[in-house]
Amino acid sequence: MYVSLKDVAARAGVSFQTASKVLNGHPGVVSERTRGRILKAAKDIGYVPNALARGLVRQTSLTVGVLIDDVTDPALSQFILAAERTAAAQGHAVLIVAVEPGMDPALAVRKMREHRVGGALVIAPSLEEDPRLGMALRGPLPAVSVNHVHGGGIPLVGSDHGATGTIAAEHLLSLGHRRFATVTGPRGRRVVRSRHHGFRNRLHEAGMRLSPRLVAEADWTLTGAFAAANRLLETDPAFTALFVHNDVMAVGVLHALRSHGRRVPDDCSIVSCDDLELAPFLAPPLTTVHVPFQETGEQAARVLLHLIRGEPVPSRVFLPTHLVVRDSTSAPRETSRSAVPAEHGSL
Amino acid sequence: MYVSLKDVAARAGVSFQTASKVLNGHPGVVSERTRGRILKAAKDIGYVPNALARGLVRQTSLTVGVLIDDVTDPALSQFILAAERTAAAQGHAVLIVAVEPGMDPALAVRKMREHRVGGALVIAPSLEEDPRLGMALRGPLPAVSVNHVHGGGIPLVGSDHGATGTIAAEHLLSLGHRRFATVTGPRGRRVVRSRHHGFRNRLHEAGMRLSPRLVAEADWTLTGAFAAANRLLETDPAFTALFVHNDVMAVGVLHALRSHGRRVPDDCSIVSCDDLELAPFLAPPLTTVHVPFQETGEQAARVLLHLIRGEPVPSRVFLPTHLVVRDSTSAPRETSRSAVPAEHGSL
DNA sequence: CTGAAAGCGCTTACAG
DNA sequence: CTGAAAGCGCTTACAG
Repeated sequence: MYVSLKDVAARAGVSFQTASKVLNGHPGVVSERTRGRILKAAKDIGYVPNALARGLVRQTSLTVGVLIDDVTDPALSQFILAAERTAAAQGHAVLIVAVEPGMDPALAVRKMREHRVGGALVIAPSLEEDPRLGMALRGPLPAVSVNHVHGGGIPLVGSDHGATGTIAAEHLLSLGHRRFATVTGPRGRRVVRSRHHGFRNRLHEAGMRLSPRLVAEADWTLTGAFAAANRLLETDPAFTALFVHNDVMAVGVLHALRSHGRRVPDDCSIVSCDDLELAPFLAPPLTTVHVPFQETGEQAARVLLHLIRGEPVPSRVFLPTHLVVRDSTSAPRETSRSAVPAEHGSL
Repeated sequence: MYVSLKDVAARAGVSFQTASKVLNGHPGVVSERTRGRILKAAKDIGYVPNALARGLVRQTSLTVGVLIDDVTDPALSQFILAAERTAAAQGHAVLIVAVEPGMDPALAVRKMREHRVGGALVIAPSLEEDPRLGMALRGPLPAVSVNHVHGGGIPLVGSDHGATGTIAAEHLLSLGHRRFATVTGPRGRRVVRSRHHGFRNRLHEAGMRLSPRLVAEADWTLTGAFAAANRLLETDPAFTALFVHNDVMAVGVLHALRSHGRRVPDDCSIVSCDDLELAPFLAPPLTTVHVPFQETGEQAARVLLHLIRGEPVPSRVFLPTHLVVRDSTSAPRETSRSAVPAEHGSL
């Protein structure tokens, strides 16, 4: 099925070692004439170098591994896109291994090591607190992650989630809101805690309180967010502003509010995080904090490639997020006629 | 960084060939005692077999390639998920190579061949009509595709797009609609032509016409669909039923209708295709034809694995689609009080 | 400018 | 039950 270097060498009338050199582009090893002969022979018989053999002798496979959580997550898939692009641009292939819920991540790492990937890019927020991942990674395999990895030691390329929460709070505050609620991701996650702290702290600074009863935990899913929003609505529907931890959940939350006859933003404003492609097309178009997934994926891949080459890399890089104002937020109805204008003007 | 078979053999006091055999689970090659020693030695020194070396001698890398178009597409990412799962369950790693717009797909195929993947799963609807893909694939590499590949010869695992269009038409007809419009994907695509023909033909059978002026072509994107729907609305807003070629575009179309003050389904019904996770959470929850992406991906991977083993495989398998009725369709307002009830009853 | 040797880490017959 | 040989397809010094 595949022809070898020996075949092209035979056809060109040189030794296979010489053929290897010219095919690898080593300059000045042969005369232009033989060079041409070799190249032509390779092309004629359809020579495709064997990366396995090359990797074996070079002790590296020109491959990076991507260890991923959930390929279908719209945010995570953007990381993959950017990472593949970046790796490919530097001649690396990407080996993708998904870690299913409940599966030991050490198995995934082992699989990558068997294939002698040069390094691993970790895109697995759900494994943040799993000590097995960090243990499997540290030492044996150069790795960089776009989320926290338990136990440390793995360079992180991500965004400042605390700031994201602060930005959301800031926006809502500036509109004059005073009664807040939030639908968060799973409490165990760093992202969630950071976003939540950023949000809550900013409210506190402004002298506002976020009642614990108005903090509803969800699990990143549409269904979970829908249920969480319903709980909020039944607990205490007086809130006028809602911070949701990502756009997908915001879709579920929007649906819940609609079901309860609450209009957005008239009855309730919503800010979320991510800024997925569909955010501007929702009803209403969503105000959200933009998270630069593709840039992050690209940076992470670059850092990994540096690490693989043994170059020094930063232990963490944070890319900035920023607010994108659309139609899901406005001044609260009651306050917009009294307290707010002044407060607004004083900012 | 990695220890070799020789290292574990030395530690266990056997030859490395013997170690190889027991580590590969060959039964009855050694006594239980030495077997235990070898296994323990391997574990103690952290032996990780070298898949490169193994692949070199076995002439196959236990790897399948996934050639993909757009990783971030919510439909395509489901194919990846299922394919990875299926391949992994059979011990195969997945090498993913994205083909960027404008890039020669032959390069992607070549890259897979260099890495000696056992076969390729093609998930690249945008390359349907590109003759270079089929040419690069045919012959050298076992492959199966979830979309048509120009020139034939590649087993196809997909769904019946014609039937999908028919199902949509059938549903709209049964509700009593008589004025139809459609927002399609790019006309060049097979899926698009099949869905369109299925839709239009069913309408014709029912004695209805689909005016060419009410066929708006879009490009699968939110923005494109939004623009297409706007064109329709400006051309001839009298239609009461709209068939949209996928859910993502339906989000854009919904947004356009909303902008024009047309309510769904009161003023206009919408059916689309795919049944993505968010379909039930849109405003209104979307009636759509369910396409079994994950099952398709799984089947496709299975067929590929068979092909790799040299077993016989079907040249095409089609998985059925089915309608999921939600709130974006209803009887048209005018007709619901006159012609329709009778017609409805007669179906 | 070209060739021959050694070796990467394995597996698979083949001997004993 | 265990070992030694041959070879997979390359690259990288080293000679000439």
